[in-house]
Amino acid sequence: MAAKRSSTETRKPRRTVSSPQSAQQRNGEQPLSLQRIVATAVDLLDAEGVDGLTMRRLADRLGAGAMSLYWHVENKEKVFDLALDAALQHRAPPQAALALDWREDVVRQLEDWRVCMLRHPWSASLLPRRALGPNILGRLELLSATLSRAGVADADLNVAIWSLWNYVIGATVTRANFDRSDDDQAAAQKRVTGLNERYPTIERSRLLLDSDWDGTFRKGLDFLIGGLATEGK
Amino acid sequence: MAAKRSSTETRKPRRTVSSPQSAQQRNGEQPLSLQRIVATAVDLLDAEGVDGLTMRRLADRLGAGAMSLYWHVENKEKVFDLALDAALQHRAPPQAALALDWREDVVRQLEDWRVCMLRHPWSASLLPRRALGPNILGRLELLSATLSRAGVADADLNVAIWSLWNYVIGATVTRANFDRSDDDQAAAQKRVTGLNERYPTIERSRLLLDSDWDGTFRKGLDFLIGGLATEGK
DNA sequence: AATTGACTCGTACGGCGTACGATTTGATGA
DNA sequence: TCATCAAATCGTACGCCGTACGAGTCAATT
Repeated sequence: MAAKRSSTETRKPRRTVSSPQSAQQRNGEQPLSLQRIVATAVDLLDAEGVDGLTMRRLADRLGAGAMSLYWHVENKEKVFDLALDAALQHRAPPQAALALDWREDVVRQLEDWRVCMLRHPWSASLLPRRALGPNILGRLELLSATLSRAGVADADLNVAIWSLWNYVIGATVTRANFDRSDDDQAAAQKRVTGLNERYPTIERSRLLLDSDWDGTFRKGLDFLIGGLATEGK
Repeated sequence: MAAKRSSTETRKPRRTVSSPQSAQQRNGEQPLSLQRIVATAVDLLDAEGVDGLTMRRLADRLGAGAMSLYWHVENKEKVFDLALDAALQHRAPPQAALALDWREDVVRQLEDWRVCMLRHPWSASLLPRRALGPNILGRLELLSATLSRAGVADADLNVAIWSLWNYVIGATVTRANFDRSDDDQAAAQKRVTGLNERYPTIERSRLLLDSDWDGTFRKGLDFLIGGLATEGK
């Protein structure tokens, strides 16, 4: 009997290094592994969205039986957790060159964060229900260090970080949402114009139509950082 | 044959007023109605969370058969849409007394918004995938009008609104997430302290532990509004 | 040769959303 | 009074889901 269901601890497959072509080469398929599962899950999520990821489909893509996944992964929730954190991995070892101005650094970090999530739009809708994985924590650490090095007092650090976090998450969630089905935007604006006596200001400002998402993100972020900076006097 | 599946148009039950105790009083149950369905869905979501809402359970609570719901509602997605917007209904006709300072007004509006969503934590995880209902639009309109009246130029209005929206959504999503399972927070912090050479700043600032959510929300919001205000010079 | 432990997977179960069509009900007008 | 009809309800069934369970495979170890 295998040591299955070992409570919270995830099993690590410990394939011996000696035989490079050991098991399961009948289709030329590589053996299952957590890495391969997570990578394939990300692909599948990119292609089919949150609802498109099922254990059976994921297993199919891996050339495996559905139940085989459960040796490497506790349940479907865990797959989501791992995929989300994987999507937020830094492509390059981050900052390397810390820039001229700390503001510039912060903006760069957060823009990369945002781009990273928009590349995998499902991550925005997944994030509200997931835990913080090592990659997310890594980004928080990097941001904290940058602000701290810039002279933000420890007392103000948490407020600063959470404010920036809130802003980025909110912006990304919103953007990804509006992107997914552009009929949302159109439908909402139609509702607005249809009842323009109820929403006159929104209609006048064309809030839901003229969306320069990138520019708006950048400007709002500047406002927030400006507020943070003047706070320290 | 009934006029079912009439594309996008939702059917309105048109019970005649004449007989107050017409149909389906065998259990003393009121007849189904969109209102009753949505209200019960909100209750169910409050009690059981997003995964706890199924059409069968919802129908049970209403004393009806599962398929009866589909006369009033297109599909389960629509139930989510309606429940989300219902959760964001203003309790009282909003502002009434517009305050001394426009900043005070904005803060009040956004705090109410946040409280409203935290009262129904599922709304935070639902929001990323839903359309904007009339109540959400109403809140946006109110916010727009307040800023516009305060003298924000139309050109800057959209940036201001989206920035505030981003902030509120991000803060609420984050807060609701951390609330749901406090082991998230503990687990993440344990991972941090376990690997404190990797996350030294986070550990020092106790980012994940000393969370004065309300205070942080308020302070960060002040920063953002401060940034918005100085922008107009 | 026997044992063991890592790993794979077929079967089955309960629950889900909902298509479909039969049924009930109350109002209408002949 | 009774046939007709639209509004509304709901039982059955289908295909899909997550995953519990246990049997099967195979290399390494004894």
